[in-house]
Amino acid sequence: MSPRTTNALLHGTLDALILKTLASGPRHGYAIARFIEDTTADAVLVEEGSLYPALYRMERRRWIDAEWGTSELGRRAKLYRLTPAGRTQLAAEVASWRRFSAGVSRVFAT
Amino acid sequence: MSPRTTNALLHGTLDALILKTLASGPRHGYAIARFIEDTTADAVLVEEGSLYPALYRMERRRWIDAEWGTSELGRRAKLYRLTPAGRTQLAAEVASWRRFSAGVSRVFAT
DNA sequence: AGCACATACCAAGACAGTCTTGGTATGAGA
DNA sequence: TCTCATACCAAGACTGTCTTGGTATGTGCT
Repeated sequence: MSPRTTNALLHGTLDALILKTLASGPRHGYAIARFIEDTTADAVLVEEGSLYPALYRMERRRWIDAEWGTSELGRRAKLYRLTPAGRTQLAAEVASWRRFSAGVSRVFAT
Repeated sequence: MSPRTTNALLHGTLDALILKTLASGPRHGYAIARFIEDTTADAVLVEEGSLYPALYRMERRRWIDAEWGTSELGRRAKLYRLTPAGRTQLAAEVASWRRFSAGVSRVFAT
């Protein structure tokens, strides 16, 4: 169910992935994980033990806020929404990720 | 001299960057750091406190080996060299990085 | 009826890897 | 003399992901 090989690459990008996922509208945690894994064809796996701590962290930092509601299937779910600060943070993180990954690509292309 | 903002993105990619740097021939630690920072135009900064532990780790894992020699400037320097196992590891890490970063890009392109 | 599986959340501690800070030592150049 | 670049190293802090375990409900298959 989980990757045998721990994905160290995720470090530092999970926040941006979550923020980006929320940029198109509120979603609950489980749906965020599904969206990221679906979009990346499981190239990026989101373990629940990483997801929820990340959500709490970002809520503490006011990048997102949450309220209880119901999922599409009518279940109890906590819906997360991007705050203005979160949108700013998202832009910054995407920019620094592009810069970083371009750098890495350049080294690999050596 | 060092980044004010801790670069969490480096997590998991430093090994691959070092291995790739050594793929073109032996180099000493300081030169590895210079090469990566130069190649990435400082988009990827290699702190010495990250570099040397990474080198010891990879030496322990037999991905690289080391011997004392002299640098281009005639100073005492420990020269690291890629082992066959290291070359295999490099290929695997580059492949998984490409897969991962393609996934992240896909999410960001949403 | 029984059972597996998907949905949805959460907590606690393990763990890995980078960063901070401090140190050693030499040589070049102002 | 003093600073900066070169070159290495150690110890502990810190951050963030993973592992493992748990709660609870609904659906579908046999």
